[in-house]
Amino acid sequence: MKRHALIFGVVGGLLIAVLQWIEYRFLVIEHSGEVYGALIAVVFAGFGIWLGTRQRGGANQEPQVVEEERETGGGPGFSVNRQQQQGLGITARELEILTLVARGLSNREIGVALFVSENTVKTHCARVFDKVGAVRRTQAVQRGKELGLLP
Amino acid sequence: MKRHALIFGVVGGLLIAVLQWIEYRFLVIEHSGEVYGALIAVVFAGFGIWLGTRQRGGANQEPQVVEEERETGGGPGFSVNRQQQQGLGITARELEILTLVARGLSNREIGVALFVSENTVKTHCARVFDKVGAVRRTQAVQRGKELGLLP
DNA sequence: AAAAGAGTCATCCTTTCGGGTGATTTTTCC
DNA sequence: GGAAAAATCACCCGAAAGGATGACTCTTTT
Repeated sequence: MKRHALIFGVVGGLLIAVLQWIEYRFLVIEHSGEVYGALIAVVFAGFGIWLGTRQRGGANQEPQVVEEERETGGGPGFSVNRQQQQGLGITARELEILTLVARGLSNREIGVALFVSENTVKTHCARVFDKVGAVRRTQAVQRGKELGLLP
Repeated sequence: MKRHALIFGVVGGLLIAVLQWIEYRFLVIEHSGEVYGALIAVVFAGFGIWLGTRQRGGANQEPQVVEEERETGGGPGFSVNRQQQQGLGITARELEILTLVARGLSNREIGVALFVSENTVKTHCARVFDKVGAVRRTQAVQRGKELGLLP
């Protein structure tokens, strides 16, 4: 995490330099308000990056595509069996793909939903299929349920 | 690393320029600094989030919306929703095939298990897929669970 | 600096699936 | 007995899925 601080500092310094350069070139006359706004912008941009980067995704684009599916009742909450997941070496991205496979989406649809190519989806599928010991996607879904990876 | 800073700086500078151009065009009359700063903050927070998620190649959100469903192995406590089945005109044989599809068997394996040809399995599949409104077997499984036809 | 892990994307090739169509044989029910 | 429903099987064709492999980028770790 020291690396994050370092990068943050470097980026921030460069940004401030750029901003000051811009200010000296064009804005120094009569516009102290913009400098203030720019500083706010920098702070919030950093905050946004921190938000977007931490934990591999707090806010992003695809939830509406995924969440738009109908919700089957309001049963008890499901939580992934993290022991199983880590024991099998299944990454978060692979589990994400497996979840969409279980919802009946095709590889192409998953790619559209997650903004990646169909080939990437196929790669993730192949890996997670191998990890759960399946040779078909329906089998992978069944195995995922048995292993507590899917609701 | 440094390329990021460079891109960030350039893009940020361009954005600031655009914002200021917009201000020159439309906002110069009402110089309410707080609103202006807040707008910049929101825009740049979104920009930062976009940047953050770009590098990470998306994110994984664990969908917490799940269906109520526990016994995954067809354990005790599940009974087929006969109303749904009859309402959709699904025959017993078709439901049988659908059950094996949900277990992850291929058409060939199902044929072997039920002592019929693969072509017959495909015919049953096509019919039941049409009846539950699915175009893929994984989708049919999901629909079957939603409709109370599968555990 | 090097290595490892994760994610992304691509190509080639084979198998499986799914749609459409047509047909024959049971089974069920009036 | 005959109609209707269900089950069975076959063929063709296009699309989807899956396996194998290689490569590139970014991040974290060593």
